[in-house]
Amino acid sequence: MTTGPGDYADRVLDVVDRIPPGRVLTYGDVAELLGSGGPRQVGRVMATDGAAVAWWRVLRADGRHIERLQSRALEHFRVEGTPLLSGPGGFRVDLRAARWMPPPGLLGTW
DNA sequence: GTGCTGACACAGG
DNA sequence: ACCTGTGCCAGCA
Repeated sequence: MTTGPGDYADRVLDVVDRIPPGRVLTYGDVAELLGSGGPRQVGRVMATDGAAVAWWRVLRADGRHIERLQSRALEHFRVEGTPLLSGPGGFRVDLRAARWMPPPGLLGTW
């Protein structure tokens, strides 16, 4: 089928949309889930269209966002009860506990 | 066409 | 925990 340029962004947003509250994925996870593109591509999509979805549920591999978004993400995490770890630079998401394991077969529908 | 930039990841020091 | 360099790929000037 026609794989238009806009499809990638749509698929990224679609995945992000499925992340349950209190759970998270890294940019790399999303890219691997899609089977195409890479962390930077996912990041680019989020920077452009992230406002339309729960952007805070997609974070860097170290469990943090870029400094500019940290404070805003924290509010969401507190509300959703996302597992957090306190650290020197502030906080970071406990990826070991919060990383979302997508149910097998979920991607088969595409 | 060329080069810089970016909501990244990973290895080194 | 910090900073730096390298690999990655797409968008933009």
